[in-house]
Amino acid sequence: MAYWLLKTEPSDFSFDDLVKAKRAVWDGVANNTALIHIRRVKKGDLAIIYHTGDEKAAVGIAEVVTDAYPDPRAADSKVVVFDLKPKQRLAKPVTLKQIKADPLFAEWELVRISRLSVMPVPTAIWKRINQLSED
DNA sequence: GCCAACGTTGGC
DNA sequence: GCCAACGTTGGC
Repeated sequence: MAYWLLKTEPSDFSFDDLVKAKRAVWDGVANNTALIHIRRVKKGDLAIIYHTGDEKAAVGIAEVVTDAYPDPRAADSKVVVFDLKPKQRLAKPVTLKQIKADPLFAEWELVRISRLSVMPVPTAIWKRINQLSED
């Protein structure tokens, strides 16, 4: 079981939208590095949903409900997607500011590669984010 | 195959 | 609104 972080622009698709929809296909990713990560996504994995733009904060946890599969709506077979459902909202959002302030996160892609929209989350980072959301 | 020009993302 | 950090495209 692996952990992921998924970025989304909330005015486009937010964690609330996922809660309302109850289930969604995570599509629209074109970046090759992000697609390489998506290919490793498995049913049962958990994902942090992170809002970009004005919010810049982790807001909720989602559960992956399918393995990665080729996007049936994409012409390019390299494009892969997966389905997920909402699991829980974080008690409090964890902001990018908080993440940048903590040295534990310094080497993480979220801080180092701002454009990357899908990335793995090491267990230590997963735990710390959950901790920060409860403080 | 290289690289300049351009486009995109996301933070500031 | 700007810019850094990429990725992509197209000419050579």
